Amino acid sequence: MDNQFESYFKAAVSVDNVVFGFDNTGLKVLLIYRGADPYRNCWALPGDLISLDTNLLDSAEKVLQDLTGLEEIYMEQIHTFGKVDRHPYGRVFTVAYFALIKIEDYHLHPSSWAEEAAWFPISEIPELPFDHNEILAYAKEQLKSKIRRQPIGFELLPKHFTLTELQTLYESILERGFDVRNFRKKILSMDFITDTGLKQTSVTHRPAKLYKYNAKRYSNLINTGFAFDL
Amino acid sequence: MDNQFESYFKAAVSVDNVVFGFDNTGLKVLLIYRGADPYRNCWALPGDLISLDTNLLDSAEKVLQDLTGLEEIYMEQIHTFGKVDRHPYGRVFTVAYFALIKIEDYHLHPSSWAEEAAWFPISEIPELPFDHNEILAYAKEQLKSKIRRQPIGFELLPKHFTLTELQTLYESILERGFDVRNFRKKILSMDFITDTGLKQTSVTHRPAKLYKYNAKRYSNLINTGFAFDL
DNA sequence: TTTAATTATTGTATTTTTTACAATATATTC
DNA sequence: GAATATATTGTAAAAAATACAATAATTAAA
Repeated sequence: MDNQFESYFKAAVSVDNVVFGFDNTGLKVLLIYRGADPYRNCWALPGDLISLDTNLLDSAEKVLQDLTGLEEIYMEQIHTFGKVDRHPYGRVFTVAYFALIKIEDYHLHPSSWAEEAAWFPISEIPELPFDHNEILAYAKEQLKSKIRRQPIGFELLPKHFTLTELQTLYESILERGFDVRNFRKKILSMDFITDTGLKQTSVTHRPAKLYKYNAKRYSNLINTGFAFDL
Repeated sequence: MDNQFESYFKAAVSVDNVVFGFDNTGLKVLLIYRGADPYRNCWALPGDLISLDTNLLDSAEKVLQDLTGLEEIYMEQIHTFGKVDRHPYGRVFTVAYFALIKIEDYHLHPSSWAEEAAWFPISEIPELPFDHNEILAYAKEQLKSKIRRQPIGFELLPKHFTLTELQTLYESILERGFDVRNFRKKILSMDFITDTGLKQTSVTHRPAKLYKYNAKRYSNLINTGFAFDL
């Protein structure tokens, strides 16, 4: 072990997760109500300082699992924020992740460091502590560009979904409309969304067919040089 | 200041830069020959531990400026690597950046921590210390996906370049060929590459026209909803 | 000065993809 | 069975991508 290393500047490192959910009212973000300093008693992104014996991604997953109780959540690192004064207690680098979850699978477990957790519509995000508003903006952009090129939208939908739900999802995230016919043609022409044979129930109008995402078919396509692009 | 914070786990943080260059023989990466432990006397990505009083991006720029003497280099954060055992001396998170430079503008200044710096063809990268091979692979993928959607290729070319050079650049990075006629048609149909009126000199055959990238026109286009995609 | 060698430049027809646009079908509720 | 509500589908036109090869401009050599 090198002497110089021991005496070198050290900083705390945290992860902050931007957790997206989706229901028929639109895109949502999960915020927690902080029960500890700094910024006690305000809404913030779920995040925590991490310990030295845990890999980075494992730490991010742990923070999220503590909060939600869910496993196998789609997560992706988006950016590391490291301005000198971003944390009032000292130098803290934070690695931001975004996560996509099926909002209805979902029972929140507000964890030790949070008094409460709640879904906020993406258009009604309050002022957040630290640089969390900046992180969220970054995550939104990332989601927007990612969802056009990778089939990650399905992580936000129930296992069985209607094409209308899928279209609404894309429209919410991309903030644009699609022509119904052209959207369906394009989606179905990619071979990885399959008809389950099932239909919606308990709707007061013509029930829609239910589809599911077929990951195996998608990876087959990828191997043939196919590129998803919506 | 919070007591708990002071006693919290702290780690060192470094930046590692993947510096790409390009000349008529292809895509290159800048490596330094380490003059200090750990991994003294081997080729590695230029990187360094960072100090607590410098913003993250500023640190990355500083590492690169020390090495190259250049300013206003195109840099972009790509990923943070944080496996527990990635550094032999203790927990070190490293934030990786990629940088694009005009290889010929360029006189290397091997800096304090390096005995030497040299360009390596992308296909002849030796085994590197730490997780640097993984970082480089990640950077290559990032460059590949970025260059298709943003006009960053010009950062690698001289101010005045021929269309053949531009095509070779794209072909090297994307690892595929383009039809000469179709490539030129597409590039010129986007309005941001303009003829300088100049021609190549000192070539032993028909000299090619020299073009330049027009950033102003590009940003005008972007504002009209145009999306670059090659 | 002609010829050879080398690279630069350009156009057209075909195929594929994207876009624009509205009528009909299927379910429930009253 | 009529009203209401959403789901589903096709076609023509425009735009973009692709496939393909002949001619032009320069230097070097004969």
